[in-house]
Amino acid sequence: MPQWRLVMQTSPNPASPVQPILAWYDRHARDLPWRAPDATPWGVLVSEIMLQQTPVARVLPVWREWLARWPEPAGLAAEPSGEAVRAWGRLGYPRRALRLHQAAVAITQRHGGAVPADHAELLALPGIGAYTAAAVASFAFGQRHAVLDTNVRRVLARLVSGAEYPPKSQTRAEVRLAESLLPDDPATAARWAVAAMELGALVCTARSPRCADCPVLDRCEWQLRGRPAYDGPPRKGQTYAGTDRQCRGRLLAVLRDAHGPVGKPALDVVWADAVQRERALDALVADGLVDPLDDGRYALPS
DNA sequence: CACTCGTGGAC
DNA sequence: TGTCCAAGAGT
Repeated sequence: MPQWRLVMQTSPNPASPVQPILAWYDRHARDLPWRAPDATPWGVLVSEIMLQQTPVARVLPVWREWLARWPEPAGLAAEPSGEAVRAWGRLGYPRRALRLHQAAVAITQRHGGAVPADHAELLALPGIGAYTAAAVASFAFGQRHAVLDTNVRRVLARLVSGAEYPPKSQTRAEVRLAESLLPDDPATAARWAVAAMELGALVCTARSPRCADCPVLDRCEWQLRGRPAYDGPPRKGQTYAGTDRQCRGRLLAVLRDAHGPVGKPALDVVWADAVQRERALDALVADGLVDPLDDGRYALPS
């Protein structure tokens, strides 16, 4: 029998980091609107999509605008997808806006306008992967799921594995570890999920972790080993200047800031390299983020 | 699996 | 100042 089963049967387990981290969360959790008692599953879903690879501070104002304008999925679904792209503003990765619009359409058509509570049905929605499906099921519906994001992966890497950073890509061992720590009671499991994420976001950060404020410092394996530096393969540093991504961003910003369709010259002026510019524009069209009109102009999609 | 896909703040 | 990185998903 695997050792973790024995651990699970002991309740409460003194060595488990769950209780100290739950207690820490009770005192230090940020007061975020998608965690409020009146937050809807739709509000939670929108927040999770927006928060993908994007800091909380930048999401907050856009999330408020979206929820005020589209308090329910049906409202967004009734709009042209270009309105979602425009309202996305400068959050980055605008394909998320497109997929969120597609998800709203699917929720309206397939689920009667209500965000599904079922994990598999969430996973089937556009733009929702393993993490987001588990997060929505857990945070919005109080279910018991292993919610494994970049914060939790880092917390577990340090606390349990004794490494400064988790592996580059998620491993099965990480999933098993996360599942082994999950409290049995669904409501407690859901609170644990958000608490572990919050600890990673506020204390067990990637750079300059605030170990003095950590509720489980005394049992942190990374700490016990003397905080050895990361020794794995070099982690890819993302370059940006001069890339297609930067070019796409410039082109789409022109369309976002315009009130209607724009002519080709308005796009040409924002990027000097014509070959790269055309490639990026074609890609935006292929992605459905830009609509080429019959008259030669360009617009956000309808 | 490795790669693409935005943006801006912190150090 | 350049580097790092922030609640990932899709291909």
